[in-house]
Amino acid sequence: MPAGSTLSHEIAEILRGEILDQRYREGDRLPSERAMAARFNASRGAIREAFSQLEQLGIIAVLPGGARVRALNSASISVLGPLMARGVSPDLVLVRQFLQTFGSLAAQNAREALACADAAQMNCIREMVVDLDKENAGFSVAIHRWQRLLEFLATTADNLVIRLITNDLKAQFVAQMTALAIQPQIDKRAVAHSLMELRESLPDRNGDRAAAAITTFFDALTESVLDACLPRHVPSARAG
Amino acid sequence: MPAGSTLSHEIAEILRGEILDQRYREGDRLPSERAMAARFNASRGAIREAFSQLEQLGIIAVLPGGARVRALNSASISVLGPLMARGVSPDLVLVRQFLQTFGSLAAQNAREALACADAAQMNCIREMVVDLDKENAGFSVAIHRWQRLLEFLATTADNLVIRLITNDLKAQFVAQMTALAIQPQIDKRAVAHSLMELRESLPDRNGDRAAAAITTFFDALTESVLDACLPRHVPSARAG
DNA sequence: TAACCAAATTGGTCAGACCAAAACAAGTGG
DNA sequence: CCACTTGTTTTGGTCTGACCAATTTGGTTA
Repeated sequence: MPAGSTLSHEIAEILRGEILDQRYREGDRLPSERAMAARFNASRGAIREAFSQLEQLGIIAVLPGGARVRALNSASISVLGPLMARGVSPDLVLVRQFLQTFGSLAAQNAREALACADAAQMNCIREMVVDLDKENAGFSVAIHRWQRLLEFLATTADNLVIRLITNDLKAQFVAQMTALAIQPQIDKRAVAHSLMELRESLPDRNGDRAAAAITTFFDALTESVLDACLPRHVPSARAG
Repeated sequence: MPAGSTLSHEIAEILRGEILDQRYREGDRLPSERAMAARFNASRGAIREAFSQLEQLGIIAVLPGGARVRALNSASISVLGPLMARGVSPDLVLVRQFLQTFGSLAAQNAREALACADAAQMNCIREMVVDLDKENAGFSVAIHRWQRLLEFLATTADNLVIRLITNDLKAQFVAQMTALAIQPQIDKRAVAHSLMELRESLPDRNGDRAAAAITTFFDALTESVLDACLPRHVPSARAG
């Protein structure tokens, strides 16, 4: 990942933040490249590279006459991470939307996986589901196994479109979540139920049922993550 | 949209095509910026801007020592359009994945829309569904009304994550589809059925049922589009 | 063979310059 | 007073040539 290592990346990062913070409103023309070069004490080339990145992000349109701020709705997915991290705590609405969307795509993966898996892959899926159902370890262990299952379903479904989308989503989301070191208390009853649904969907390859199970799981996950994101009255660490 | 208007965009477009065509394999180092400048008879600055675009596309990683080709799996959604348009006819597998993914997201929109719509919005949805059910016009008219309904559901759900994803998807997909002037013959029975499901999901705001209806519609749409993409009068595997 | 070091290469940045197109301001005609 | 045209300024797009730091590379040494 290109971190803020180079000057142009740093400048792009700063400008991106200012734009997402509405310091420039939609349709506004932002200062010229030369003015920016003066402001950041950089060369115009560096500014142009930064602008190019922002243009690829879809938050500005640079055209002869000046660079203009575009509507947030027309941006690329990659703004979601920065957008979520704008404030002190992540935007809960966005977190919810994130998880729900991710869940939908995972469900679609499950549907397609069950439709096209060969015998060996079906066996793998069965094993992983059973494995998930067996022990009920802590959140981090459980979520890791879920990730493995979802990853396997994605590999089996082999849907490039979903793959690319979830790449972007993950890149935006997990960075924020890991930065917060969230430890959600997930509803074990709900998870157990979706696991059962999932397991029962396997024998007759009921893709819709598997998808529903995944959706249920993500609903529970969403609630628990949102709950964990809520500000505690306890200042330091959460109890439990 | 930044067309291939500027030199750096044109160069980026050419290189993008070559990379997607596997002219450089994953992990390979591309020719240096200076070599590229010589090849395209352009300045290094123009090449750098082109490289920057490809880097944002996620298909190359440019770092000191050289620019390297990244795995397709780690690319951004925006490669899908070019990827789909590589050959003479669009990659049917990709088209299918595209529509199925789009359908999943639309279904999620429907689920959320029914969960959070106010009375006026529910009325609008009801009207649009009834409207869709009434006359059975040609494909282009029908698809236009569906688009309006889906757009309204998206607006009602107000899920920014899905919005941004579908922005990208649409930008990649419709460009290809309109270029082909496809006129699918959609299965009217299936559509009517999903419309009925959709209508019946409204009174008790059954989001899951509405989502299933949307999924059904997209399944039918997918089949018809794929059928329309197939070379004519070739009695291949699929009949009907 | 393995570790090591120096030269060539590469990306990152800077400076100054030119061009065409767009934006702007001023003047003109209705 | 408004609409239109004109000329100046600004802006982005590109070029040239240069320097630095880091990597790569290839030859040398232990």
